[in-house]
Amino acid sequence: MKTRERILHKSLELFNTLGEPNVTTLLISDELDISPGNLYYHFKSKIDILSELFDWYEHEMLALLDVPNEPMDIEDQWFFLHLIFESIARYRFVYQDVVNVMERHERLKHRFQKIITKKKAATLSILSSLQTQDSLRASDSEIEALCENIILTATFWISYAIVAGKHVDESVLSRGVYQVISLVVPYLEGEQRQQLQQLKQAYL
Amino acid sequence: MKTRERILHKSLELFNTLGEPNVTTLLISDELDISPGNLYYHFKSKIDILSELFDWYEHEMLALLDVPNEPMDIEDQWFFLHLIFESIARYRFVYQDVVNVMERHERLKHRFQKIITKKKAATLSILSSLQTQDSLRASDSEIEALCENIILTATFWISYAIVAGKHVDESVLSRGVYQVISLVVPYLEGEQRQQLQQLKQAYL
DNA sequence: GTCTATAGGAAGATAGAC
DNA sequence: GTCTATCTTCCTATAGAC
Repeated sequence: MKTRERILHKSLELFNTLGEPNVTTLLISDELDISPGNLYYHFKSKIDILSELFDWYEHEMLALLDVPNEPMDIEDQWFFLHLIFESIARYRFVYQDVVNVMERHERLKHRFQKIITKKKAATLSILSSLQTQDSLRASDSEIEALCENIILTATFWISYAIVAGKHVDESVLSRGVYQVISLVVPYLEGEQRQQLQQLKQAYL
Repeated sequence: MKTRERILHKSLELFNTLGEPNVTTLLISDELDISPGNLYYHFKSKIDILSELFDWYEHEMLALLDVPNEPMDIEDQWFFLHLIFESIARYRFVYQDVVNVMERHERLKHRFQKIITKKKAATLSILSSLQTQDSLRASDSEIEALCENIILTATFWISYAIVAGKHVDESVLSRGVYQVISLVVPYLEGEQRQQLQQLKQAYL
């Protein structure tokens, strides 16, 4: 792996573990056994590293959100949700210090907001398709509130787990999926509801 | 107001607006037109200021959470929820940078976790009382998941709003109450459900 | 209690040799 | 590409005069 790549990977790891604001360029270079000067040969500033890692995250997330145009069956939908959670965990430095990071970098904030908007649209599209299939019963205002709560839970689940003192692992992600499913279940009808209740257990 | 008090109030204001990690002791003293030396006469470190403001928050929140031992009627319960949101907004510096702040100060983290635990207990007690009144229909595992989602939404609603680019005002808080109510409504039965649906509108 | 001055120490970033 | 050395800036915190 080239040095430039190594810097990015190590930075991602450190940002995720310590939080971006607590990671210095010196720490990054120390961990890689390279000099600070070398780091600055590859990146002209710390923001450049942050920004490129955000590119990775953005790219991955947008690719994920672009797929669900064709109707998925219900199992696929929850698998899709799991992929979202994994992506969030992989780039959790974005979420851990959202307010701080976004407040300090207006451009990232704008891009993050666009992602949130896309997520909302994707969620709405899934819920609407369930609604027209008559498997989900909810008014428009209920769906809107549900959407918002789903995004909120997906966005902050990992922060919540960290503050609660949990180590971010597969079980924490599964529990996040479980929590989101729990939001939807009470609106589901008959067979779909049973199906999702069962699926939910797999995530507990 | 004595200087010591002024420092605390101004710090609270700055922490809330800029985020605690972005507020320097020099900024605080500048804003108050006092010297940095004077600030350090009153507080031996920045953490001392943070810690004392956390005391305020903790005191207010625990007082709020201690009340609901006698059964409240449903309107009071949502008023209680509104008070919680107001308290969170008043001390939003705690929530904006939760992970960061708590990770840097183990003791605060521990105290914060205790508050979360208390909140969960209070929520559970309210939901259980609704359950025994037969106005709420949900299994134990559903109630547990609901509890968790309520705390999560209450904890991160304001962060979510800030990242979405909203100015934290009364309407944002009301919308938070609305979102939490939305979590509970689908589990309610008959009259209670109607009543809460109506109450919900007041928060939109 | 309050000030000025300054120590002491990060952190981000650059210069210039190899 | 990589290193060492260093600059600058900013921040916490202290010393000592008033």
